[in-house]
Amino acid sequence: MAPKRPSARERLLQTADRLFYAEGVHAVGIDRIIEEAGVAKGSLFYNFANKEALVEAYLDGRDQQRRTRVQKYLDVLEDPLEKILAVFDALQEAVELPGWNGCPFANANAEAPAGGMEAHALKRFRGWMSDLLLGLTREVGFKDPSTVASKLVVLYDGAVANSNLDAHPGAVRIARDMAAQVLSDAVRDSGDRKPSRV
Amino acid sequence: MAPKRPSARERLLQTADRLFYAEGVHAVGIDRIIEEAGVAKGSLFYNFANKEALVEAYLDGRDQQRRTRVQKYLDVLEDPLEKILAVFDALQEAVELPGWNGCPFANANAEAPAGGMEAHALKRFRGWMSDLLLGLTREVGFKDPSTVASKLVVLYDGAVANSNLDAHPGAVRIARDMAAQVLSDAVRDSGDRKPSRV
DNA sequence: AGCGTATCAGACAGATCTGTCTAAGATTGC
DNA sequence: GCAATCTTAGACAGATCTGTCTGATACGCT
Repeated sequence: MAPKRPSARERLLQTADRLFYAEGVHAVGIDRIIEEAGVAKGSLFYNFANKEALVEAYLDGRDQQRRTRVQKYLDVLEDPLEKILAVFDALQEAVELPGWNGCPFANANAEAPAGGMEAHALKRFRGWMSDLLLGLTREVGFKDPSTVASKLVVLYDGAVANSNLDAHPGAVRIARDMAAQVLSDAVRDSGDRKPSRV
Repeated sequence: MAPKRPSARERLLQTADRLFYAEGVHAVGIDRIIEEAGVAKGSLFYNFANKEALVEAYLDGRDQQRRTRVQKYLDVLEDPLEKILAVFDALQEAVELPGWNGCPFANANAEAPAGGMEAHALKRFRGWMSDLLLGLTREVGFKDPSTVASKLVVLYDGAVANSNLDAHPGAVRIARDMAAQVLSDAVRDSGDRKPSRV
C-alpha cells in the first residue's frame, strides 16, 4: 500500500523549516510556504494561530533536533572528557548536513526585535548548551570548571560561526583540537585526580 | 554660529546604520528611516538608487569603521605577536560600545538570499580579517602559520558570537586568553627564532 | 451511517512596503 | 545673480504580505 501522505501540519512544518532556515523568516512569506507545501491557506491558520506561531514551532523543532543529536553522541560515552569532545563531534555531523546555514536561533534572532520569542528560543538553546558543558566540566573535577566551560562555549560558537560564514567545515575540527588542548591544560592544572586521557 | 545640519544623505546613512544594525534590514522600512532621519522620501531616492543601495552603503560604512578601529590598535605596535592580540583588544572596544549587536555582516547575511550583496560584504570583511591574521602569523615565523591563523579566526568568531548571543562581554577576554595560549604553544613549537613574549 | 475534525480552493480585506511623480523651495558654486 | 544641485511634502501606484471568511469536501472513528 502507498505510504500515507503526511498531514498538512507536518508538511507545513517541514517546508517552513527548510525555507525559514535557508532564507530567513522575514524573507519567506506564507504564500510561498503553503504553495511549496501543497497546503491550503486555511489549513495553515487552522493549525497555527499566525505566522509567529509557525516560526515558534520551527524553532522548537530545531531545538529538539539539536538536543537529540548531541544526546546521541553522549549516550555511548562514560568519560566526561570524552563527552565534552563529543559535543564537537555532534556539531561536525550537523555542519556536514546539506543546507547547513549556521545557528537557526542566531539567524532568527538577527532579524527579530530584541526580547521577542526568537530571543527566548536562542537563550533557551544556549542555556542548555552552557549548562551541559558546565555540568561536564564539574564532573571532570577541574579546579575552575566555569572558566573551562566558558572557553568551551566560545570555541563552540566559533566553530558554528566560522563553519557557516566561511563555508569551512574544517573549523569544527580546529575548534575541537583547541578544546582538547584546553582540557589537557586544565587537567594538568587540576592535578592527577583523573586518570582520563584526552 | 550654529553647527550646520548634516546633509540629508548623511542623516539617512546615520539613521539607517542605527536601525538596520539594531533591528535588521528587513524589519526596518524606508518610511521609518526617513521619518527618524527627518528627510523627505524623495531625497532618499535622489541619493540612493533604491533600498538595496542604502543597505550596501550601510554595510560599506561598517566595513570601513571596523578596519579603521583595528588599524588604530595595530599602528602603535611593532611585534606581530602583540598585534595579533591587539585584534582582540579592538574587538573588545567594539563589543563595549552601546548597542553592540554582533557582526553586522553576519546579521545582514542571515536574512538575505545566498550569493547576494550581503554575502559579498560578509566575505570581503572576513577575507580581510583572515588575511590580516595570516600575514601576522607569517611575520612571526611560525612553523605552520595558516593553522595558527585558522585557530585565531575561530577564536575571533567565537568571541563575536558569544559576546552578542549571551550579552557576555567577558567572552572577548576569554578568547584573547586562548589566543595567547595558542600563540605561546606555537612559538614553542617553532623553536626560539623569536624573542617575543606574549 | 453519521459525526467531528481536518483540509481544500480561492476570493477578499487591510496593512505595509518600495518606489514614482509633481511642483515648489533651499543651497551652493561660479 | 544665475544655474545646477539638493531638498521638501505628500499624493499616488503597484506589489506583497498577513490574516479572514465561505462553502464544499475528505477522512477517521464509533
